[in-house]
Order: sequence, then C-alpha cells, then structure tokens
Amino acid sequence: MTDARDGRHRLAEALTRVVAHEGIAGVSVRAVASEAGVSAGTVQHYFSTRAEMIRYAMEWTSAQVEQRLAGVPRWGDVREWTREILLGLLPLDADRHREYAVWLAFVAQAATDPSLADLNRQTSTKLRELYSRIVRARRGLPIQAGGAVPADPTVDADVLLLQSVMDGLALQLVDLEWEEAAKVGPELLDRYLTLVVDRPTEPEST
Amino acid sequence: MTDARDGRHRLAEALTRVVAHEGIAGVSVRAVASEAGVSAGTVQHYFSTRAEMIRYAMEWTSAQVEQRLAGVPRWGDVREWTREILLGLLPLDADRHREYAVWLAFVAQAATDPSLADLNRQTSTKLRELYSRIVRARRGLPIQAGGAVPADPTVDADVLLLQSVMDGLALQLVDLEWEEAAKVGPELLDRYLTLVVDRPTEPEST
DNA sequence: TAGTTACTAATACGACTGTAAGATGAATCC
DNA sequence: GGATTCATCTTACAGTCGTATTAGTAACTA
Repeated sequence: MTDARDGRHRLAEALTRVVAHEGIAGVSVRAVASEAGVSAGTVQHYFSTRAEMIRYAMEWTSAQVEQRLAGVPRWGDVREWTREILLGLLPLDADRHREYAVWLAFVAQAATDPSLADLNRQTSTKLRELYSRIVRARRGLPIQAGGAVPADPTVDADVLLLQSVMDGLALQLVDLEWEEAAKVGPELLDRYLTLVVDRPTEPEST
Repeated sequence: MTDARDGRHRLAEALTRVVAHEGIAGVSVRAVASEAGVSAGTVQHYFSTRAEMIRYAMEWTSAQVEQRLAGVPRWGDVREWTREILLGLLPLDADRHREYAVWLAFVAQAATDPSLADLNRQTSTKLRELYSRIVRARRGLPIQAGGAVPADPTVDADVLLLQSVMDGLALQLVDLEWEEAAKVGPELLDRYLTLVVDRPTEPEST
C-alpha cells in the first residue's frame, strides 16, 4: 500500500538534490530519473506530470522539517527548548543549509505557481502557530488549545515579528558559509529573544 | 554611446516582466524578445548569452531600487525620513510587490549561479550600510564617514537584526495581497523600530 | 493456472531551447 | 561618395524538453 509512497519519496529526495545542484530550472523528468538511478518511465509512473512531481517534492520537504521539529523534547526549561526549536529552523549546519536553499527555490517558484503558493501558505501558517506557542510559552501566558482564547493583539504582532526575524535570519545566513552562520546565527537570535520576545508585557503606551 | 545601454535596459525591463508572469524558468531568449517586441536576433545582439542577460537584468533591478531610494529626502525629522526609506523597501504597493517577487526569483537562482550570488552579496552589503546609517541616525550616534570609527558591536548586531526583519517582512508581505500588506506592514515595522532600534543604548547586562 | 495489477523500461513525437551565421537597411565617419 | 559600424531580422542546427505509447517483468489473486 505504501509502496507507491516509498517510490515517490525516493524521487522527491532525488529532486531536492537536483534543485540543490542545478536550481529549480535544472529539474527535468530525465534529470530526476538519472539522479534517482531509474528510467524516465519510472518517474512518469509515479508522477504523471512534472508540475505534480515538483509539488510533491515541496510537500515532502515541508513534512521533513515538521517531522524533525516534532522530535525536539518540549519539557524542562522553557527558554531552553523553545530556543532549540528556533535554532533547528535556521540553516546552521551543512544539511539544513542545503535544505533551506532548496526550500527557498520552491518559495520563489510559488510566486508563479498557484499550487505551490497554496502549499507555501499552509506551511507558513503552521509555522506561525508554532511561533505563537513559543511566544506565549516564554511569556508564561496560557497556550490556547482552541481558538476560544481572546486574542491579544500585542502577542499576535510579536508572533508576526518573530516569524519575520526567523525568515530574514535564514535568508541572510544562507548566504554565509555555514560555519560562520553557526557562529553569528545563535547570537542574533538570542539578542532578539531577550530584546523582544522575553520583554515583560507592558500595556501599550499610547 | 548609450544606445547600447538603452537597448539593454529595454530588454532587462522586458525580462523582469517575463519573470513576474512565468517565473525565472520562463525566461528564454525568444520569450524576452517577444515581450520586448523585437526578434530573438536583437536580444542576441545585446547579450551574447542567456546567463549574461539574466545577470544584467538582476543588476538593473538592483540599480532601480537604489535609484528610487536616493530620491528620498534625508532632512527634517530623523524618525520620519528613515521610516520612509524603510517603507520604500517593502512590497506595500502593486509595483513594489511585483518588483520584490522578481528580486526573490533572482536571489533563489543565485544559490546555483555564482555570478548572481556575487551580485546578491554586493546588494546585501549596500543595504546593510544603509541600515547602519539608519540605526545610528535614529539613536543620535555619529555617522561614520570612513571605517575609522571604532565599531560598536551592539550597533552592528542591531543592524543585522534590522536587515533580518526587513528581509523577513518583505518575504511575508509578498504572500499577501498588497492592500493587506499596506495595512499590516507599516504597523509591524513601527513596532519593531520602537522596540529595538529606538531603544536607548544601555550597556550589556550580560 | 490464468488473470490482474504494480512497476520499470524503451521509444517516439512535436515543441521549444541556446546559439551561430548571414542578410538587410540605416546611420556615421573620413 | 565610399566604407564602416550598428541595430535588427531571418534562418538553421543540434539538443533537450514534457509527455504519450507500448512492452516487458514481477508479484499477487482468484
């Protein structure tokens, strides 16, 4: 039953390698087939169209990240595990450097492909919910289970800001060698967390 | 003397339109020629190779932004004109929305094209210098002319953070309809400026 | 055992690709 | 005026592209 999925998984993995080396423009049915060590006919068997193949690979990449984040333990010191989650989203080692570069290629392609744009929005929303939980956790606020808790506009704004910083940090770090990114990335993140996220919730002054 | 440049300029403009509609994968010599209303041979006359054409178009796009920013008056209230410059870098209207989407496509392509990566780094460096001047201006610090002024690591970190926030904001706003981006963008930027950039420079508390 | 399904491969086709090579006309220069 | 340069176009060639078709093999099913 999952044979098909395994096959698609293998091809998605190969596709990301092609994107990493040649960019998304280098993704062709034949290139992916060759990278995966199969014939073009096999690729066609799993994906009837090139667009479907790319879409699936983007979905798969997103799921990979999600799965990795799910493995981070969420007990003990709040500052500790939230920090670890955030660091896990930045391109601080060679693997995640490659992963983020590939993701960025997908996001850029999403600007002209509605199907990819949808997926991008979904992923972005999931991440925003994660950031929301992190901001609330670090401020000792109750984590809402449903959407019933009255929204705090201050928290919502800071969640969007955190997402911006994370996106922008990743975008800057991906231009660096990962050794340097590993040095400066955590410093900048920690600075932002202490300056904004962990700031005591004061009432709005005007 | 500038005839050639005018020709190249016209083609670069056409190329960005192609990228906006079809993505960078849709950029071919013939597509750009057709978009510019000339023959493919004309394109070849100005750019001997496709890569050179893309490279020039990216350069041209960067120069367009630079030129637009140079037009912002830099006198009067510091908070006012620095804010205007920053807002001018975000995709808050239809034109700059398109412009940023195109730029993002170039940046993603830069991951596998060394020549574009160079240009991306140069642009990023120029922007960082701009952000540095803005942070110093808003804090009433002297703006260094040369590099002789002793570097303040706190300021440098905040410059990198500001660049991250600007990059990340743009990345998020480009997914929104520009009408909504125009609403939420300035709010988030103002919040960040008051929380971090305009924060009184206190010594590090370790 | 016969039949059906999942998988892999090979081949073919028309469209599009980047690029090279000439041809034409207009403008510029000596 | 003759020569030269420049902008533009057309044509041509050798690839690669996505995709449809067909065929073969292995495995499960009844």
